[in-house]
Amino acid sequence: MSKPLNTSSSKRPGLSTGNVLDRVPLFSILSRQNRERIFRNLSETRYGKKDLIFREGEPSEYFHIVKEGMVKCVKSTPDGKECTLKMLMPGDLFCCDAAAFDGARHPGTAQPMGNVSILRMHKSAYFDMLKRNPDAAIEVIKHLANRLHEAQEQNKILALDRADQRLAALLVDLGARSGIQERGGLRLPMRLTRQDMANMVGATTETVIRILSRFKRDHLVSGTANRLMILDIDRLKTLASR
Amino acid sequence: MSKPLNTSSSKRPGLSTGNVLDRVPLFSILSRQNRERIFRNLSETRYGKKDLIFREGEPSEYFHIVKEGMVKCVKSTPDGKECTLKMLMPGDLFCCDAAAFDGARHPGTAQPMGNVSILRMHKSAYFDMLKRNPDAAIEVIKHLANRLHEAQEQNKILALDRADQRLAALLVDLGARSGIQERGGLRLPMRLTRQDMANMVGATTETVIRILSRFKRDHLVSGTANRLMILDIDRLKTLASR
DNA sequence: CCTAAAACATGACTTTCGTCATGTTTTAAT
DNA sequence: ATTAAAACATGACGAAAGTCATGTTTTAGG
Repeated sequence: MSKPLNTSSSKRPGLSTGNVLDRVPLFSILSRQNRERIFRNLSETRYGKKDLIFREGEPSEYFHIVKEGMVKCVKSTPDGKECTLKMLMPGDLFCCDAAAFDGARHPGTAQPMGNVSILRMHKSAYFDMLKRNPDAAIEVIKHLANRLHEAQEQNKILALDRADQRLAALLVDLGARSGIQERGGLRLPMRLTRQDMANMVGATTETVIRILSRFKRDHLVSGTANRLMILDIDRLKTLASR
Repeated sequence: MSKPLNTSSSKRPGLSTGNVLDRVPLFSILSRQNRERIFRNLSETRYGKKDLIFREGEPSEYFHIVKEGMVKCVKSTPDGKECTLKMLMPGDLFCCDAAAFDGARHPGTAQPMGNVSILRMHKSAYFDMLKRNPDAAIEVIKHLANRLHEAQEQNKILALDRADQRLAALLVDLGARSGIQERGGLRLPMRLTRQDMANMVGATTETVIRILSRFKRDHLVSGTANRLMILDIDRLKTLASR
């Protein structure tokens, strides 16, 4: 729906980049000098909310890391329905999978959830690194295996659970991955509309609104979009039940 | 539900094993002598329909290849509902993902769909091979990336499509992966009950029965369990729409 | 601060799908 | 061949969730 304004700018990442990269599992196992070489192959790009980092179906040329902000990975149908596969946070890798194929296409569209900064490495440099560092390849295998587990778990949830259970599972997961403990609850630090949640749990916006109204009434959550708070994560876990 | 009778027998695979293994993408790139060494590290086990190859949650010690027959990978809930993640066919790898972790647990239960023969390699030998062969590691990355794409596609289908569309997509996929062209249609060569299909599309058996009755009436498919035939794959594709 | 757009909310109604009950057909084992 | 179990089939009914309409609140930009 949103046009790709692409008001993005590109530059070399400064030395200060290191702090984020050290948290990337793939790089943390490399030797100091290998790391230096890798970092020189990274370019940094900033995107705004309306930009798209790449679109589903486009050829996959780079391997990406989120430096700042959050990114969502989305699949959509011809008739405009959307399904959000995952929200990526700082330090998360993405597209190291598709990049492994010659001529592979992006399986989804990468869309910033606000202002973001993305580090990219070209496919060839990425391949080169994997061949030189068997340990790095094993890190990538672990990463992909984790992603696969997540996707399989989500499959099970979508196949077997009711909408309220799926939403509860989402809130529990987001809380665990990114929640900030505050007086009165666990706050989700990103802007997250009912529509966003609906796309993540395979339901309509109205259904999510109704369920969240119930959750609010039952003191499981409070707040909206910018300030969503999880009040009772234990009862949410019970509802999601796994 | 079914008890693990485990009437399985174990033996060394003969040289005749080679033909199946050559079709395994992971091995096809190895040098002749590397392959010989790998093959010596494989053990073959046969299982019957009632056996389980491994259970969800068990520690993952081996990496597996289907030699003969078909295997399904299943997740289940405490209350007995099941969700089939994938059907594996001869030449398919499984659990090369979980095996990559120390102490990782199986994400699902592996259940034979009849008499099957499975080749296994111990985690340590598998790791060793990956470290010695960067190209093999890249093959595994490609394999996992493919599995991830499949799981993400399935996610989208489960999140956005109706039961009849999900079933149509399943039939199209199975037809493409294993269908045998015969006079009058594309035959699916495995025994596949309505219950099996229900577990693969996230629906109940009754729903699948009703939808298949409609598909039969509309001449899209014919036959049952043992002899399921796809009569009009194009209309099924249109219905599944992607 | 003001205003338009986006997000949130709720009701009424419909469709889809699950559940339960019951009966028939097919399959597989003795 | 017989027979018990599994698979297939169909109807009736209700619960879950989608759709559409309408109105309120919140948010973001000028």
